[in-house]
Amino acid sequence: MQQKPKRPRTRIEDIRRVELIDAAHRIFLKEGLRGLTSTKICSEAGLSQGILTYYFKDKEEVLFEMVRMNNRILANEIVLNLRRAHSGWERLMALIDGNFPAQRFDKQAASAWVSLYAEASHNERYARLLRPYYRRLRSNVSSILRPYLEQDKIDHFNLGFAAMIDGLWLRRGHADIDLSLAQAKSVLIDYVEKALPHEVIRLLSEPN
Amino acid sequence: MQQKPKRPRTRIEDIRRVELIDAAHRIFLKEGLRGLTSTKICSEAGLSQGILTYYFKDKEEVLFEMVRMNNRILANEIVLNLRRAHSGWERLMALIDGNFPAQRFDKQAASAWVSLYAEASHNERYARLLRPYYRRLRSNVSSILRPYLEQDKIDHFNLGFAAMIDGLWLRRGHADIDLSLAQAKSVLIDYVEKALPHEVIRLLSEPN
DNA sequence: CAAAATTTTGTTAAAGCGTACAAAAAATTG
DNA sequence: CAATTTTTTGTACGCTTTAACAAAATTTTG
Repeated sequence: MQQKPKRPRTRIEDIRRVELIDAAHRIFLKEGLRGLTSTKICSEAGLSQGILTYYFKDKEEVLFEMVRMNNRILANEIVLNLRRAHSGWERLMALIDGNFPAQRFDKQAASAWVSLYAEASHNERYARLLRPYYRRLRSNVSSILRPYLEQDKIDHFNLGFAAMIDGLWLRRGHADIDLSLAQAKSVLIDYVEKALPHEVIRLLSEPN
Repeated sequence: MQQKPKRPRTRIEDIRRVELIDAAHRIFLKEGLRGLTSTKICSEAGLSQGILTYYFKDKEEVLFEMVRMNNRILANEIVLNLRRAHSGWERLMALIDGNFPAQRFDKQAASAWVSLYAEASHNERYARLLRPYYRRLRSNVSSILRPYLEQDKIDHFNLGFAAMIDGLWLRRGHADIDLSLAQAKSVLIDYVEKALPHEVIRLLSEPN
């Protein structure tokens, strides 16, 4: 297992890598995973095509870094929102907000991410990439509900909660419906309110 | 607009078309939309590769016929289930059963169909293919609930219902979770029971 | 300005679709 | 029923896209 000899990163190298990752992100949003080709990434970045494999091992490395970058941003936003929350209920709402970022819940983004999810079910490497996101979601929900519910009830709730989030994103990607952010959130909040026992909701609402 | 001159279908032609569609279906389930190539379809069918465009316009026609075939089968099953039902509630359960066919709710099928849905959000021709399915679902739900709920409440319910179905299928396609048919249905039934007002459920349960 | 880093250009190889054509089989006709 | 035509089946090839790499050119740096 020969590792690539790592020299210290130059400023230019860091700049180019970010430029390429950003370009990849724009192409990805516009054309989905299938439309993401090396040539397009490079020309979107205003660089010539061969440059990609100078700074990255291959196209997948660019894509993977892009996904990781997005996961990081999302996770940070959620952490911030969670910090601001003063009750379990507010923390749940923070999770919902985090999973439906106002600036990014549009048809393009939804289509693009669904295309990645689709690939992940046929390709373990892609699946691994998405796992941190799901793990974090589950662990966040669990830690909020643990004081009030047994673990198997939490798991059941979690399944429905995660499925609903995914399903709403999937529906958002479809052209014939026009699903607004408000609608999506309202459906999800509705679900949370009704899926959790009243007693739990009452307890969650108390500030702490 | 020159139409293709249509000769009468020979027996052989019908046989080959079905063979190719079936082969395409097997490949599709195994490898998803991305893995579905003309060459694989033909060799899976035990025929040589050029034959595909002799019996079909192109690869997409095979795929589209495959999807239509599936839609037909699904729709027929649902109609049968609906006929057997004796109350609104049973009709709702029939819809759920129809959308989670025991023989077909597996990881392979889920992954494959999600890959088609992903493509549909970037390609209008694919999107059109899926529309009948959604229309039918919505119209079925509406006709069951119309006597008891205003249209906008029905639409709201419908959105969550459809999203939950899609979401559960999407989660089924992921390797790290092992979502059983029973679990999926239980989450969905739970949702229905809680999202609809008690009064409506009571009325739905009355035989008619 | 020489060495190193960066970028561009061009090439190669693989995959995949669709078409052109060849071969075989079946049907038709004199 | 033999010759001819038509239909059916199968193969081969060309075109395009794309990723990856190599080599050459340019720019930067010490």
